[in-house]
Amino acid sequence: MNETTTPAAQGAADSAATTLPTAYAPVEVEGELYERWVKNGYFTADAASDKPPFTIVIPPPNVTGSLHVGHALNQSIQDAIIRRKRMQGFEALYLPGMDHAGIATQNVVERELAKDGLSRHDLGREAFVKKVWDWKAEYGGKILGQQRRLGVSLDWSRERFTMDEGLSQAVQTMFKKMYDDGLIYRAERIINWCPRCLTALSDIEVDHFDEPGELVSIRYGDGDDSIVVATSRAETMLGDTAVAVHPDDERYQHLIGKEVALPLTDRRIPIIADEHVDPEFGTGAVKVTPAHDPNDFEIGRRHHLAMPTILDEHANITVHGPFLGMDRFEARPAVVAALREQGRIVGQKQLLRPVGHCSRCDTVVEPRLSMQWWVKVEPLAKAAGDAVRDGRVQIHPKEMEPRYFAWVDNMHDWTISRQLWWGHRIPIWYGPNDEVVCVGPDEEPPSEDGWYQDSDVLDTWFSSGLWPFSTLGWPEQTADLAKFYPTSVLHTGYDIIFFWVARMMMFGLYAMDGVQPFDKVVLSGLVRDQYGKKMSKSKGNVVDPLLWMDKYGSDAVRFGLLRGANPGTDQAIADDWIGGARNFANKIWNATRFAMMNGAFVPAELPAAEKLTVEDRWILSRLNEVVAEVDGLYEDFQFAKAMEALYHFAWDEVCDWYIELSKLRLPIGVAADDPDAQTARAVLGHVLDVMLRLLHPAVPYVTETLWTALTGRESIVIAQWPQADPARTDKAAEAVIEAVQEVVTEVRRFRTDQGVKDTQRVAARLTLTDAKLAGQEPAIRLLNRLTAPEDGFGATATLVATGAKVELDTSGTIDVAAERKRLEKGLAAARKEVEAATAKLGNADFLAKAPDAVVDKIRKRLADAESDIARVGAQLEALPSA
RNA sequence: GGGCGCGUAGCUCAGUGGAAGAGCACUCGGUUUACACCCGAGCGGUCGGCAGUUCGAACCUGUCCGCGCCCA
Repeated sequence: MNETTTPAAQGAADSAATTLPTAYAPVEVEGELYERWVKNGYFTADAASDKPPFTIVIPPPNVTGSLHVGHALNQSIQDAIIRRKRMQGFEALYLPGMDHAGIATQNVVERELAKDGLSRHDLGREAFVKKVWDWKAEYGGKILGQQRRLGVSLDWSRERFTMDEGLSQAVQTMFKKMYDDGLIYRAERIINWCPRCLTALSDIEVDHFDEPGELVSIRYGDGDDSIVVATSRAETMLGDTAVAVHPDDERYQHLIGKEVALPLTDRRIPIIADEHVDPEFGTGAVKVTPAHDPNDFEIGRRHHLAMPTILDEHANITVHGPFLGMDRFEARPAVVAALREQGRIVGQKQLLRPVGHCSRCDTVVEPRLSMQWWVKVEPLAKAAGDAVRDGRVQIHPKEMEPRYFAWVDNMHDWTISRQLWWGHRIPIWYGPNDEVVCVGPDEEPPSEDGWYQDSDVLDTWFSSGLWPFSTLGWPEQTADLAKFYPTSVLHTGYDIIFFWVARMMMFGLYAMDGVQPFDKVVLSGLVRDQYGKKMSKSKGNVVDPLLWMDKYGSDAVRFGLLRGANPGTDQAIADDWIGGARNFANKIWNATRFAMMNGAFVPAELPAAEKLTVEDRWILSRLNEVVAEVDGLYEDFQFAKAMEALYHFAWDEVCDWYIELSKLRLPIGVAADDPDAQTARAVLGHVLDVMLRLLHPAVPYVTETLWTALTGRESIVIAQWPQADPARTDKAAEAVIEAVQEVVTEVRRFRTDQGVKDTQRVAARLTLTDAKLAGQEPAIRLLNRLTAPEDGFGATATLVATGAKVELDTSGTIDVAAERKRLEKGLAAARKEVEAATAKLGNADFLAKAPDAVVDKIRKRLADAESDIARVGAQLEALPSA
C-alpha cells in the first residue's frame, strides 16, 4: 500500500483512460504481455538471491501431449500459488519441463513408420531412437506453447526434459545407488504384458474396466475322480499344471493328492490343497495356470509346479496341436467348442468381470511370466508414509491422507524394465560367464568380447520420480539444488496421487538423505462436464481449453476453473461458466475504466481520516477485510472461496455501491482540485490497486493491463502483495452503508412493484428515522432517483422502510393491490418469525441451556419482527381501500 | 467382495449444532457519468427417506435408498 504514482505516470494514465476500449479484448494483449514478462526476466529465479525460496516443479506433462482442461486447472492453481509468493517477496521458482513418455512416444513414431510399411526393427535401435528425437524436435512439446498461452509464470531458462543429458545422469546414478543398496533386483514374475506394445507394464499403467464375459465350467477327469473347475479364460487350460482345492473342503478330501487327466492334452495334473482357495467360490475347485495368472503363480510357487508358457509375446497360442498360432481371443471359443465335443462343458454363465487394459493403447493386457527388473518398494514406501505420518509433509486437504496411505502402505514391488527402445537404457552389462555388472555414470562399461548391455529401458516413471531434484541439478551439488530443494508445493489431481506423490516421495527421501522432495502436497479434483460426468473421448464430452481461450481469453479460463476449485473435490465446468468469468474480467475492466475517466489515481498515502466520507471508510474497511480473508484462503489453497470473495467484493460492493456512490462526488464537470472529489479519486484508485493485486495471481493478463494503466508503473507481476491493515476496520461505517442499502433496496422494490421506470425521477420527501442515516439523504436520493419535493408536492404513496419514511409523489394513483400483496407477504413472514421466536423464548430448557448470546439474538429477532409488524401494519392501514 | 466419498434451488456447488446461500438458468422492467460481457427487481428448496441424540439438526448417530471413485 505504499505504491505511488508520479505526476508523469498520472498523465500517462489519463491518456490511457481515454484510449481504453469499452470492452476487454484479451486475445489482443495476451501474447505481447507474456513475451514482455519473459523478456524482463520476471519468471527467472535467482539461486544467489537473499530472498527465501519458494519452489514448485510442474508435474511434467508428456512430450506427446497437448493441454487439456485438467492441465489448465492444475496450472492455473500452481501459477496462482507461485505468483502470490513472488509478490510476497519470495524467490519464486516454477520449473517447467516434460517427460519422454516411453510407450506413448514410441507408439507415435512407430505409427508414423507404419505408414511407410516399416517397423522399428527395419531401422534398428540407433536409427529408431534418432528418429524419435527428430520427431520430438519437430512435433513434440506442443503443450509448452499452450502453457505460455495460459500465462503461467514458468522459468523457461530452467526447462528440463527427462531424456536430457543431466537428467539421464541422474537416472543412471539413482539406478546404480539402488542396485548397490539391493533395492533393485531382477526376477522372473508375472507381469502385465501388452501384446501390442510388446512390453511389460507396471500396475498403474493398467486400467481396469468391467467387461462381459462367459464363465464356463469344465469337468476334468472322469467318473468318481472327476472335478469341475470354472474359468472365464478357457484357453489358459492348455497351460494348467494343477487343480487346487481348499485343504478343509470335505467335498474333495478323497481327491487331494490324486491326478486327473487334463482335457485336450496328454498331460495328467495333480489335485493339490492350498489355503488360498476360496471354497465358497464356484465349485470350490480352481484350475491353476501359473504362467498366466498372478494368483496361480503364487500357488505354483508354493507347490513347486511347472510353469509352462502357452502364449507368445503377441498372445498367440504356442502349444502344439489344433490351437497353435491362434490369437487368445480366437482360441477361447475354439477350446470351449473342443471341450463341448467331449462333453466336458457342464455349465456356461454370462458375467461382468474386470479386464485390464494397456493405458496407452487400450489392448487387453496379458499376465505373463517373464524376467524383469524390479524396485523393492517396501523400505522406500515406508519412508514415504512416515514422512506424512510424522508431519514433515502435509497433504492438503487432509481428507486425502487415507488415499495416500492406502497406496504407500500396500504397494507391490514395481516393474521398471520396459521392452522399448525409447528411454533410459538399463545400465546393466552381462558377461560371457553370466556376470552381471551395474555401471555408474562415471564408469566405463566392460568392453571385452562377450559383454553386452541389457536391451531394456526404464519405466518413464523412474526418471519422472526424480524430477523434484534431478531438474535442480542432482547428482551435482548445484546452487539451484541448495537453494530450491526441498520444493515447497507439489500440486496435482488426486487421481494420480500414486503416480506423482508416492514415486517422488520414495525417490526424494532416498536420494536426498531423508529430506522430503516437497513440504506440501496439494490435491485438486477432476474437471468434469457440465452434468458432472467424467470427460472421455468415447463420450465425446471433452472440452478443449484452447477454444475457450480463443473465445473468452486465458484469464476467463483460469478464473472459471479456479472459481470451481474446492480442495480435493471434482468440479463441473461448461462454456457458460467460462463466459461468466469473461464477464467478470470485463467488469473489472470497466470499473477501472470508469475510475480513470474520472481521474482516479493511486495515492502515496490515503487521505487523512477527517477527509474520508462514510462510504470511503466503509469500502476501506471492507477492502481490509477482503485482503485478510483472501490472503488466508490463498494460503490455505482454497481457490474457489478466494475467487468467490473477490468476485463478490469487486462486483457487488465496489461496482454496485461504491462506484455508484462516488458519482455523487464526481459529477461531470467537477473541478480537478475539488477536495472531496480528490479524496474519492484517491480512495477509488487505492481500492482498485489493491483489488487488482489480489486478483493478479488468478487473472494475470487483465490485471496487468489495468494496473499498469492505472498506476503507470512497470508491472503488477513484481508488485507487492497487499497486506491487511486492521486499523481500517470500521464497523460503524459498515452499519451505515448497510442501512443505506436497506432503504435504497426497499424503495427500488417499491418502484418496481409500482411499475415506475428506473429512469423516471420521482419527487419524494424523506424522513430519516434511523440516526445512522443522518447525512445520507443525498446518497439515497441519488441511488433511487428521487428529486426534492417542490411546490405542489403531494404524496401519493408512503413507504415506511426500516430506517426512513419515504413519501413519494408518483404523479398518479398507485397500484394498491400490488402494494397490498407485497406488504401482506412481508407481514406474514414477520408473524411467522414472531411465532418461532416466541416459542423458543417460552421454552424453559432453551433459556436454561442455550448460550446467552443465542438467547439474546432470538430476543432481538423477536423485537425486530414485532416492529416490522407494526411498521408494515401501519402502512397497510394507510393504503386506500381497493 | 473390501475401502473411501457424495446426495442442499432447474443445473453446478458452498454451507461442521443456533434465522437455508452463491453463480448460472428462469420471470418482469430498463438507452442511468464505466460496463447489454450491463443495470434494477423477483420467482424458486419438507437440505435423498426413516428413526434417534439434543432446548435446538442440512450439520452428530443408526438404518434404508440412489450415485460416484479406488482396490481385489
